[in-house]
Amino acid sequence: MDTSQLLKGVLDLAVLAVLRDEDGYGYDVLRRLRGGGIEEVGDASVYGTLRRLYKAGYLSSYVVPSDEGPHRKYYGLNDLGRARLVETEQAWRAFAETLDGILRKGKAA
Amino acid sequence: MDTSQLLKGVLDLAVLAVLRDEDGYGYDVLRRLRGGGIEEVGDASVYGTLRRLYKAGYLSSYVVPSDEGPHRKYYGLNDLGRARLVETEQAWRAFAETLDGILRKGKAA
DNA sequence: AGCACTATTGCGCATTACGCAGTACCGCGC
DNA sequence: GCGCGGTACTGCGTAATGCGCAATAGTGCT
Repeated sequence: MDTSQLLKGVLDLAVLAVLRDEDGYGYDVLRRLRGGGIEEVGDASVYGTLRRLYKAGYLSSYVVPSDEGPHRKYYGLNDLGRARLVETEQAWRAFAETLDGILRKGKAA
Repeated sequence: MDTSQLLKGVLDLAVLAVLRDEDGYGYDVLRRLRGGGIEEVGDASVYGTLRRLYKAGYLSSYVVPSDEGPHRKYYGLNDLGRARLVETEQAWRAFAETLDGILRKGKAA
């Protein structure tokens, strides 16, 4: 049940996806992912991914002070990020289909 | 296009799947995977995965001398391996569906 | 004051796929 | 018979990435 290994290489995609329609800060992205069904994701993984994607130039970032707690570092998709999202999503779908083909092969035997 | 990261945690599943109907040796498993569409997989990854799965108790193994080359180390699924295959496949499908849900969310907006 | 929740950062670790070198065995052409 | 390409496996070191845990810090409740 090591879901963590399935996440590898896909967390980027998931994070980009939940930021597609609205900017979000780390803790919020974490909640969106968990709310979306990826319950097991660790907080450090999300923060790490956000920093990595930002460093890679896919995200813009700005800090907003909050009334109800510490400051929040918001992230949002820029053009590169949107292109990356499309690209990664396609790669994912193609790969999923390939694997599905392998899984089905001979299953009727 | 870093497909290698998508492979993480899924190569186990793919290897178990191609061994489902027939035992195979490393080099052969490699060809089955590539033939199945995972072209980019490295040989060392496959050999490593086979060893890992064997060590974990999912595979049985026997060596067969070959007329046309070096000996071949065959691997086959045992009961634990078959159970693992079912389990991993379910985990994969569930996860793929979850991710799909996240990708679709808000896409109509 | 202490605790829980929100929010972020950093460190070190485990897993795992990969490249590359090395070993070895075969058959073919020269 | 010697090298060469294809078959077949092993081992080593590396890179990517998700995770646990500790630390920091602000807010509000008791």
